[in-house]
Amino acid sequence: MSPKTDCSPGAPASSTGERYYGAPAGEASPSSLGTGSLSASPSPPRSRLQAGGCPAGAGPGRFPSPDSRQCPPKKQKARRGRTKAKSEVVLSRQKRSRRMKANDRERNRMHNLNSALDALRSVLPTFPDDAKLTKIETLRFAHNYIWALTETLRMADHSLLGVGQPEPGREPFRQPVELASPGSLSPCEWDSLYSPGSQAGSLSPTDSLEDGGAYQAADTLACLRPSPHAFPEFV
DNA sequence: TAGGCCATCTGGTCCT
DNA sequence: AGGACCAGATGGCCTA
Repeated sequence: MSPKTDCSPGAPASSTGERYYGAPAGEASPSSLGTGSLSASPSPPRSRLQAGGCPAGAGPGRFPSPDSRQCPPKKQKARRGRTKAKSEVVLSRQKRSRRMKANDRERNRMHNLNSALDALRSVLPTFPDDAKLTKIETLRFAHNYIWALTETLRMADHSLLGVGQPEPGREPFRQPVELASPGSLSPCEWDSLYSPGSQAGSLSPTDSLEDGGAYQAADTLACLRPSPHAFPEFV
């Protein structure tokens, strides 16, 4: 909607009690959604939508509204309104139609975002029986995981080239550390990598670089395991 | 039951 | 003008 096309004169109703649930999840076009999970989320307020009959956009509008399934086009009653009133109805329908389209796009956009998040989850080292990472956990974990891998590469390069010449201010490279495997876990500093709570204050792994030395990366990789509290048991 | 997480709707803003 | 992006609001579900 254009910022200028403010519907504020009539808006208060919609902004308070009359939220419009014109395109509830379950009614979104299945083809675009691809998942049936959405239909599982009930949206009770939907009933409000029908309070005054079908939404304006559900009629014979330009777009095949999902609501049209619930709301077959009504018979055209003889319009007795003025021409102006008719144009208001048309405008209202157009507005609602645009809103529904925008809702659909927004839904798809969020689905794409979630798909990307799932893809990210799939490449992060977790255990099959792990609880699914939340969005924020996934992002933080990925951030720290990338940092840890980067540090490992850096140290590996350093060990090949520097041969015992630690950078000023850096601890000498100790030993290569394999990416944590399901058996090599120690419940050490995973929290600092993974736990959202522990990340609340500092999201930057480089903080630990500055004051902790590079070998922390090795420990970090060795600790790329879920925290005990989040993942009670590792094998 | 409170709190966390999530999906969705919605209006505003920016961009093409 | 229309689409993308964003943030706020709302309500449902789940768990401690």
